[in-house]
Amino acid sequence: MGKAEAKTGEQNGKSRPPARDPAITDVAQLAGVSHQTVSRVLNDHPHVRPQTRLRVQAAMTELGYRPNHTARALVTGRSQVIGVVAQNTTLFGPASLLTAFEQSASEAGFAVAVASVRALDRRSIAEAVDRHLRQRVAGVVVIAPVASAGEALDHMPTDLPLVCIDGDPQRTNPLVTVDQSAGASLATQHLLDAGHSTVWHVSGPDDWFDSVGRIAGWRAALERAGIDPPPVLSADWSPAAGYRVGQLLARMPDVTAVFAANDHLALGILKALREFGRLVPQDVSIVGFDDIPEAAYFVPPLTTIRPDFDAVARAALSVLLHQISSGEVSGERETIAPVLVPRDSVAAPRTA
Amino acid sequence: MGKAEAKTGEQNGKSRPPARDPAITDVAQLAGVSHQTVSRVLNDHPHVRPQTRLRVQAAMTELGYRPNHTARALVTGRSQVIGVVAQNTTLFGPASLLTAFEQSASEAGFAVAVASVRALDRRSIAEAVDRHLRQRVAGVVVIAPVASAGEALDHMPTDLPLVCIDGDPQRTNPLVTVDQSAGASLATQHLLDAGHSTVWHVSGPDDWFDSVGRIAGWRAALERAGIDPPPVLSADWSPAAGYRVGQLLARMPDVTAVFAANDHLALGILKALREFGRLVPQDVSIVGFDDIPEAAYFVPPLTTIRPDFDAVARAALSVLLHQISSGEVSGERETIAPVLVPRDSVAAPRTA
DNA sequence: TGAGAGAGTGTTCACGTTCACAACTGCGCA
DNA sequence: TGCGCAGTTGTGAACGTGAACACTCTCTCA
Repeated sequence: MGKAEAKTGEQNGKSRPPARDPAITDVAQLAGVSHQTVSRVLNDHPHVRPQTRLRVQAAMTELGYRPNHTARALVTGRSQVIGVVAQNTTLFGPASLLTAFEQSASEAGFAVAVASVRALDRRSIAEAVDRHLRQRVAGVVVIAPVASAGEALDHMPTDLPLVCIDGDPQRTNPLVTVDQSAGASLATQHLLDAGHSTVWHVSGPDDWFDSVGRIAGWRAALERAGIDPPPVLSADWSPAAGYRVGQLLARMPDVTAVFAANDHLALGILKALREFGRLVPQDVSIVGFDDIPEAAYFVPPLTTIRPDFDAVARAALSVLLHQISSGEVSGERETIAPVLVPRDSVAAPRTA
Repeated sequence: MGKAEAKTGEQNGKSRPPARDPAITDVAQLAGVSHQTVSRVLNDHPHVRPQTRLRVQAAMTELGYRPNHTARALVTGRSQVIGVVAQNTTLFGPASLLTAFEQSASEAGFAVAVASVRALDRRSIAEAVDRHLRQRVAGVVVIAPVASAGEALDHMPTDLPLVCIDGDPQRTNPLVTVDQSAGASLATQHLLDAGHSTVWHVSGPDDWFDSVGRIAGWRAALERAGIDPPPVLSADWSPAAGYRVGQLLARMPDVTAVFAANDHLALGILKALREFGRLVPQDVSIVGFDDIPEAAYFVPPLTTIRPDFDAVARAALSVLLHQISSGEVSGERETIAPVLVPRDSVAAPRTA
């Protein structure tokens, strides 16, 4: 402990009043080597004698040395930080994504900086990315589920490693996304398989790609079965919106099967149906999307589609790391297939 | 656009092969001033002629200059980044906290780096803080709801600005927390006011301060009413645990009022009660804690306690910023009072 | 014996910024 | 006229690290 102090001042009268964090040079001095040798030990370079390495490591622990990533980033030009831009990380999906991404990133030796934006308009996104760029992040992940967010990406530096999650499938940016369409087809087909003659869909906001993809998958499944899709009921992602739409659905006696674009909507729909005396699944079957932790405890437990957020996060990181290390910004894209989780909200219609 | 290119190479033959980000010196050269003057413009120093300032600003936009916070951090010693250490940001509470904190921080000009840890043991926390320290963050927020996390803080550098959220009330660290005890009292009193002769409590994990605080508040409310508290039923925070405990509660006919330590537990309990044919609120009244977005759509809509996560986040930031600017690590602490949200899960007992 | 290779180490510079200080300007006043 | 002061600008160093390069050994092989 006190040895560090003792060492100070042996060189000259240059006192060191504000106790600085120990730097590589302090370690070097204590170990009796040059700072470059310490640097080599830090970066696991070969060509350092084991004995020297040990002496340096001992000096590091004695001083409580902590590498200064700031300085390293300055000289190498790139930091070991990945910037994430996201909107509402309060929801289960984005929150899971963020956590999973952070886990993977930290295992790969990267720190994660978050910039949440209030709205996903072009300006907000651009500003958030700019904040990251000032910190000289090594790459950026944009969780960009709406079209306006995509536009912002047109004006990004072209050499910036970048991945979108849930972004515009039409764009050329590297993209990792849950296969919305496949999930929706799975849900719809599951209801058809139960014997329903058609399936209604309550969708999320129109400008979300998630919504668009789920609508497409639902429609495709119906058309494959030769069924003319009923009109889409659009809503936002909230239980309240589901409740409102549910009040409509409950009044239509020929509605026996509903695919809700997420579990929150399904929750609201369930409430509306219950209040109208329509039983689930006896009168109406429902499938949701997301598999939030509460879904198994809904009344009845909700059959739903479970996206693998972990896999999405891992894929996004791997695409990004590849860009960072190779230096070339590819147009790679990856799609993660979700899975059906059957529970108790689906049954055969009364009059099959 | 092209002007920047044209400018290049006028000095000497030193070609600039890898197109660097423009630096302060490039701006200076273009504006015909010294780099120091550009720095002054950046930092809003007085004593710059308005005309000069304009010329510099014009040069900045022309080059698309972006300040390098990395370099700035190196020379000033501290970055404009705040590190957050958290465990499971998938849950509604922590996720809300994190988002709210990020919003406030970015308004104050700070970026936020997240390090999530798998477990809240001493080692994991210390390691996460260390990662932040390597990035030379200006301060650290630890969301440390369990005792083992607190211990890690004993070995932190003493001059590090630090705030705990939901940490150990016994410790001297600066702490911002929801008033767990007051919330629990509110819930318990609400049930007593409805006419119940006692209130049972399903608690969270024993090592969480949240659990401890809520137990204390519940117990205090009962004792104020001269009631001997029934045994605590402990669980974790999941609906599954609530369901398990609910199966016990459902079998006890004299249980008419339950305060669940969070909404997820309440959800599981509701399911168990329903399966045993005990009606809520007619047979059993329930109050939860957290007010998750789903709570209003439970069956029945859940009466619960709403903590103000925004206020917690703002308070934590303000405590931290105060430490950062003043340079002294204070023992400040702040407690945010939660609020009761009455819905339909509470009624008078059948035999009042 | 000498050349060459390669391990092990040190020296110097650069990264982009801020800070301390010096220097220049123009003005008011004696 | 000269002095001092305040406003405005520039110069040089420093922050902690990694890269490029140079140097000293030791060993191998012709």
